[in-house]
Amino acid sequence: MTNYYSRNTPFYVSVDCIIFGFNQGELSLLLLKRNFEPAMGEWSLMGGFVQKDESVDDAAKRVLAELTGLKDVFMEQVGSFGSVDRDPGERVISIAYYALLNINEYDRELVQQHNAYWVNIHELPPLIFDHPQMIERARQLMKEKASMEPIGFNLLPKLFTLSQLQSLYEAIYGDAMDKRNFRKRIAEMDYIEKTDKIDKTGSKRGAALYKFNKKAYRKDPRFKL
Amino acid sequence: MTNYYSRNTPFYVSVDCIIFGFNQGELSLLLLKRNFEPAMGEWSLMGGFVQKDESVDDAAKRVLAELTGLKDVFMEQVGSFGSVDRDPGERVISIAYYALLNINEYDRELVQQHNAYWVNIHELPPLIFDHPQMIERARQLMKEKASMEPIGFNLLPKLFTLSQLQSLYEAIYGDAMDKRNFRKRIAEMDYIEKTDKIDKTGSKRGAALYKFNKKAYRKDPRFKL
DNA sequence: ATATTAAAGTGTATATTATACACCAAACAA
DNA sequence: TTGTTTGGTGTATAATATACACTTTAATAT
Repeated sequence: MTNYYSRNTPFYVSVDCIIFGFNQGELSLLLLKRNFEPAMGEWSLMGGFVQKDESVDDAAKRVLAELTGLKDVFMEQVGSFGSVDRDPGERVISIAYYALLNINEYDRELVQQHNAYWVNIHELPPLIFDHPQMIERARQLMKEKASMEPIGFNLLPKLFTLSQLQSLYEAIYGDAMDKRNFRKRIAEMDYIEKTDKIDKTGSKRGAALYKFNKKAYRKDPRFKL
Repeated sequence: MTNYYSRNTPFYVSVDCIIFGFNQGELSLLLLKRNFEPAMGEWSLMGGFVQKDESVDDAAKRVLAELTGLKDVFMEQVGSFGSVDRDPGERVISIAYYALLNINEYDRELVQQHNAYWVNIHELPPLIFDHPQMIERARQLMKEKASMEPIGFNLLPKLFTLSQLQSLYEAIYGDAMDKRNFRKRIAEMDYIEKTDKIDKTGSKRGAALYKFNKKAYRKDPRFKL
């Protein structure tokens, strides 16, 4: 009966992370300019192999933390990528995850050590293996999810202006929204709360800062942003 | 550099299929009452191990065909399940797929050999491992997908009545729809075509048979069924 | 032949939601 | 004080979603 398993071939299993950040109205991905073999010098996603004693989800968290120093980051599985020749070095089945993080809060030193850079999502370099397809699926999935649940806030600082929020969603969806209609919808979401703080950096006049109240949010059947 | 791979642990990788069927207003799953070890006698999804020379997607197709004899079935990946102890026998990482098929068109002999049965989705028996979670995710995903793209037709015969179509979508969403509103929406979808054939089995009066014209369908931005 | 039955088929009015659209306010810089 | 830049606000119209009930048809039973 141990034969039930052992007559099959085992595979290396890796995880790859599509790490989204948002800055100045643009989405970016944190990518490695690989300073190690294989494919040294080429661009790739941050990845790593699943280890014996960890779940695949934990492997993804670990790999993200190795690069950014961050734990408790919003992550979601994109799916498995299992073509026979996707990695020319060896047969490796990879499971992609996307992560959303606030671009101001990662460990810069670790990122530097890994030779990683934030790259504007519209100016991606050629990437190794099937990483472009992983990114494509992650973007699609993130977009769908963001329209149904308030995950976008993971990309923003705790306090943000409505202009920042709008430009985030414009970046996610890839098209412009009407300011008044946008703010009307926000006003109906009582878990997006106005604070008495003012942001003076983005404009002369200053803009009210808002926060997302996670506790007040409970699976709004009509989120729609 | 081969060391880059070989210092890691390889894993058995399997695929599991959540096979949906539709009959008499009810969704069912094709489940195995296992006539083989491990977990002989218990209920499970149909699964199998990924082989050396096949992609993960191909493994899922193969496993589905082993049970049903069917190729070219609508299948979509649900995701990876990678907890350390999900399979108590060995560490196995499994990738779940769901399939939609017309319940009249599978190979009954193969199904019998595997000791598989169609089980009403509301009367599922206890299942091994994390198969219940796989099913839960598959149902959720199928529901979302079905509302955005016309995948439901895979569960119906080529010709179907509007009552059948409505009861299918009621089964998918788990609640009742208004007949006139439903038919109004269908009338707007010009890729759902009325034929001149009549179904006499479902009612005394007889109901017009419709067909789905795949070619006429092109990513309707507002599918919404 | 007539009545009964069961599912098929059909339209309108109302409510909700989405969209289009333009100006004034505040603060700073020149 | 004038110009410049971003913040902030409301209303009218269109589109979409929902609620709702009776007639038609043909087979079956009387």
